[in-house]
Amino acid sequence: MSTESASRRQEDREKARGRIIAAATALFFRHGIEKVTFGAIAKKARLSRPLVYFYFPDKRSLFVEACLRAGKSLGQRFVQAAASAQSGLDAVEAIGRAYVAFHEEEPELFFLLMANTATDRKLLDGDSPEACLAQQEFDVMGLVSAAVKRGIADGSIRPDVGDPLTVSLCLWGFTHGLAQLGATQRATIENLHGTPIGRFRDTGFATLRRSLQSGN
Amino acid sequence: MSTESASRRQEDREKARGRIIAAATALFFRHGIEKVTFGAIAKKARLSRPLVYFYFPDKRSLFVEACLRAGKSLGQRFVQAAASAQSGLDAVEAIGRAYVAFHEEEPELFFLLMANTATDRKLLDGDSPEACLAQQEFDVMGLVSAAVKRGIADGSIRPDVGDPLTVSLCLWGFTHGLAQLGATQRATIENLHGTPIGRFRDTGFATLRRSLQSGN
DNA sequence: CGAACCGCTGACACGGAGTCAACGGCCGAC
DNA sequence: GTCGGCCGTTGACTCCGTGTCAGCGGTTCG
Repeated sequence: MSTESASRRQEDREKARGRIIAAATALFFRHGIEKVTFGAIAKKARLSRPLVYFYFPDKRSLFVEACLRAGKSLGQRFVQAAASAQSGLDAVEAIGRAYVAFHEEEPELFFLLMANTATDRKLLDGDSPEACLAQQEFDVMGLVSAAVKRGIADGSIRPDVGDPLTVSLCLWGFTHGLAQLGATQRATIENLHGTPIGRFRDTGFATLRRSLQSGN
Repeated sequence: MSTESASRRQEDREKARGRIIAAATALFFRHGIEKVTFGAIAKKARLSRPLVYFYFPDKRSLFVEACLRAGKSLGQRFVQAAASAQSGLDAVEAIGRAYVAFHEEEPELFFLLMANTATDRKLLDGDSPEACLAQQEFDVMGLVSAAVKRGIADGSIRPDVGDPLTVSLCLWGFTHGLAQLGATQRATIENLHGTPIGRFRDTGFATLRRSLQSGN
């Protein structure tokens, strides 16, 4: 049947895409994005090099696709974290902690998102994968923003923090900076400054929590 | 005289190095670091390509050298900012504001330091330029740490923030994240989220200040 | 069984990275 | 004044990764 073979081909295609993305993700993490060649990706995915070009026209699109998968995983963690928290403030911190857990449990995916955030975002035209990525981040921000609103409503977060969405963006920036510094400058922080990375992170979270919580 | 001609040669060398770094800095900022070729740098600096290789064996060392110059400029701004503040807390905020001013007044240099912080720091062997860069960052952290200590001493910063050096590292991470997000995701933040970049930054600083200040 | 289709690949052109022998101008010596 | 040596400089080369395309072989449908 034509439909059956067609669907199986579709399936094989998806499987191949998955193999390529998995191979690229591992190599990006190990060697750094710009060092990885299409030849190496093809070899690890056990495909010929031109075939990789067939699925992904350039490294950027491959990277974006990998980021989308990573973002999906992170988004699920955020939803779970926010759902299991008692108060809005706890939800915000739980999301932050989920970010750190993501870093430790899926370092390869974390690395992708970290690199993506550090990349200049030009203009988002239409519904390209790039635009989907921005949309995905927007959705994630929505989760944080909802947690902040919830905190203001239940009294765990002081009402004068500012616009919840703007605060969420700031928290994203703060947590991102904390995570990126912890990831890229870990050697410097631990050796030169003598601060264990755990203490660094805990101090960071405590500082942020203090800036949000109501009362004194 | 041999000494005179030798010193003039030294001077010419330094001038050539400066020309190369200036050209590379401008191109890095305009096109992104990995897109810039040695040929383009040579052309802009009006030197032959092999000559650029003579001064800088690879792009990394050229980048590090440029970062060192940028770090020097930023360090001077920090010293001035801290000196002109009334209290320790004000000094901390002034340093943060100086970071933003640096971003706006010397975007090319800011871009370099941003890219550097996002880069994985492996191991620092001996007194290579890389190690100097780490040392320079360490010195800058010393300034922030001193400001925090000063704030605790004069009562403007709550004493229970934690170890001043660790707090400084966190503040570095926070500010870095805020700045990086503002720089790379400006289009997304302003268009998709509808938050002006100024409000984003002001909210960020207000949040950080609240987490440090003593009393209520 | 033949034709059309499609996934796949070997092989090519192109361009940037990095290297080196050789050239030319400057300086110090005789 | 001129000769030898030094050093900054460069044209030209190799190597390697990118991106492309014609063509091969297996599968499907008439």
